[in-house]
Amino acid sequence: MARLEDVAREAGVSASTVSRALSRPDMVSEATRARVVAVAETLGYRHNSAARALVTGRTGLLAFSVPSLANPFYAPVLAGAQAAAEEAGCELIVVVTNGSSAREQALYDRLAERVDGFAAAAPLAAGPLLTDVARLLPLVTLDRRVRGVSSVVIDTPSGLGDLGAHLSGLGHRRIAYLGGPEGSWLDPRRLRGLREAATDCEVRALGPYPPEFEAGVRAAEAVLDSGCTAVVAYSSTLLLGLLHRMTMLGVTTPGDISLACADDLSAAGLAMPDVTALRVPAAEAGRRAVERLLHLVSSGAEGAGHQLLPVELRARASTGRLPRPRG
Amino acid sequence: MARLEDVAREAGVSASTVSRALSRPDMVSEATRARVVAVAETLGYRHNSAARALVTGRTGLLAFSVPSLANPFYAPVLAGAQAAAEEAGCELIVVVTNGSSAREQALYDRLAERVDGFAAAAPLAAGPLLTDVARLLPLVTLDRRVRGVSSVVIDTPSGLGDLGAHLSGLGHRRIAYLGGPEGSWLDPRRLRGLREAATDCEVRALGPYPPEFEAGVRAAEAVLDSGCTAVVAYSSTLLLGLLHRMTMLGVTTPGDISLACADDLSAAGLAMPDVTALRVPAAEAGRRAVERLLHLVSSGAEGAGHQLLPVELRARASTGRLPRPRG
DNA sequence: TTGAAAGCGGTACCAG
DNA sequence: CTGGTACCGCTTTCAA
Repeated sequence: MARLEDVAREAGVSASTVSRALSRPDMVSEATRARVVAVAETLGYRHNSAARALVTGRTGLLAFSVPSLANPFYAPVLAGAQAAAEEAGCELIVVVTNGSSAREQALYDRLAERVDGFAAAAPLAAGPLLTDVARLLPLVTLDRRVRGVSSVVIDTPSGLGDLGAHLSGLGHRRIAYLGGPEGSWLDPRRLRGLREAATDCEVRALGPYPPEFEAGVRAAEAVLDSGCTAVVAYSSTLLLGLLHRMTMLGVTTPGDISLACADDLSAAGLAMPDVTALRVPAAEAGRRAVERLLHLVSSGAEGAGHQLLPVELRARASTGRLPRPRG
Repeated sequence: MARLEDVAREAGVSASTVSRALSRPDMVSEATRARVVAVAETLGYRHNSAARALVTGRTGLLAFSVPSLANPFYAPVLAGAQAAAEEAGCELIVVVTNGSSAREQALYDRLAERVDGFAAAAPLAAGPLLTDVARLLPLVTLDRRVRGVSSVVIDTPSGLGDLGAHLSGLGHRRIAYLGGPEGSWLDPRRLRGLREAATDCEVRALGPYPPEFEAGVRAAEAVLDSGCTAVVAYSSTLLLGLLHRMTMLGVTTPGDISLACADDLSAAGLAMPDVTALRVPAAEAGRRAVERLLHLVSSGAEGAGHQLLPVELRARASTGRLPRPRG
């Protein structure tokens, strides 16, 4: 592999000049810059990232942890994150925590020396621990807010408020909330958002449920037993499973029961089942998290910034006016 | 951050000895090893991966490309891959190609200097190009076999044979095959596997379809128009969408039509919809790919090894005897 | 604007 | 088994 010195020799300049021509073009004359670039091109020169990292102290690597890759919600999040990292010439090390805070901590520890910064989606670790981690290396949390740690949060709690108002307005008075995964920071906040907006409704909290199709299938019974006329599910896959089971049982939507999702359906690659849901800026959130992280890395800034991304209610065919009592 | 020399001074030995005590314990006396390790521990010493990479030429980083993260099939694949990488002290850079071969090539190029090896799941790039890439850096393909490139392939084509025999045995004579994504290497092979086993059946190839729920919903009409009595879908999400739509249309399974999946359903976090499918060793495949890659990296071996992982037919309630003609 | 030289933090060779 | 030393490839003062 061609090294800096090879380019230097070929171009008739010193290695320092080549380095400058490539990394800080404004520090060399236009003529030499052009020549160096041309030679580098011909020789197929590619900088050695280890050598650069050694001297600059920057690896150009960012870690991004997610609870699971089976949850389609994180697909667009990671796409946005990867796009932002690429634009900055960085790579993303994606790690899966499997919803284990022990594993999460092991990852912070293991990767701290290897990466320039860490982004953690829906981390489970205790708040103070995250604050500590943030003191050791740039840290940004996604969908979780912790004192002293920069964060990007998608405002689904207020979206649940919209959903609650929507259902209440349709005449529903008894709503089932299919909760998210155990330990979720967002879950109680979404529930509260729903409750505070649907004051004239009784909100039954069911769960916790993992974000899986099968969990939705299983939840159907509990929903029917609850006697609720509307359901809000934490995640898209959960809702899909519920919808499937309901359809199988001959329960129609919204005729017999109204269904809505607290999360985005497009993440699961679908717009078709005409389900009332929130439009959440998942890719944007991933991008913002990485951008914020890169800012922390390059500025060495301490101040924790908090971003709240708005969501939008998409009312569709799966929610309707309060049905007449069944049975 | 503590450096090697700090540990050396504190332990009263040379830096070389510390290096050996930590990386090749068998080259130092047990006494010094223990002392060095203790001191390293106290000082919180962590090796600098950039410095090590610079001198060894190894980064300890592996790249793993997948077409999409929205397809749940890749979740267990990446989990297996990550586990194998971790055991070897490596990190995984996960990159998404979005099914674009141009992007794929850009990634090979961009990451070649940064990683020790590259694993590509279901790559779209032309065979010869992959052969070329494999000459530049260790490369392993997953679910694609190319001359001169090590590979791990899950033997779904023969699984489709089992599925074909199963359906044929149940009396079906007209089977619809819902094909996979455009350009898929596996797709025509799965189709052929199905055709060759179900010789007494007419197999209608429909598609291509992306591996998405919504595509399955859309496909329902084409399936019903085809007059087939059984369907084999390329992916789990596709099948789920199809099942959903069928149920909505009042088409029962297996009463009216038999449904089966050419892929694993458990990847999508579900066992419940009692669907005939293949049990595919996805996590195992990811693990094998990385293990093979690590082997190539450390041995510098040239020989391309090809692994074929067997699948298992799981016949369940969604397939049944040929129904009486409808209508 | 450019070149020379000093490291960044490890590893590995060579003596002892 | 251990210490000294060169060096991996690049960035960055410091002088010219």
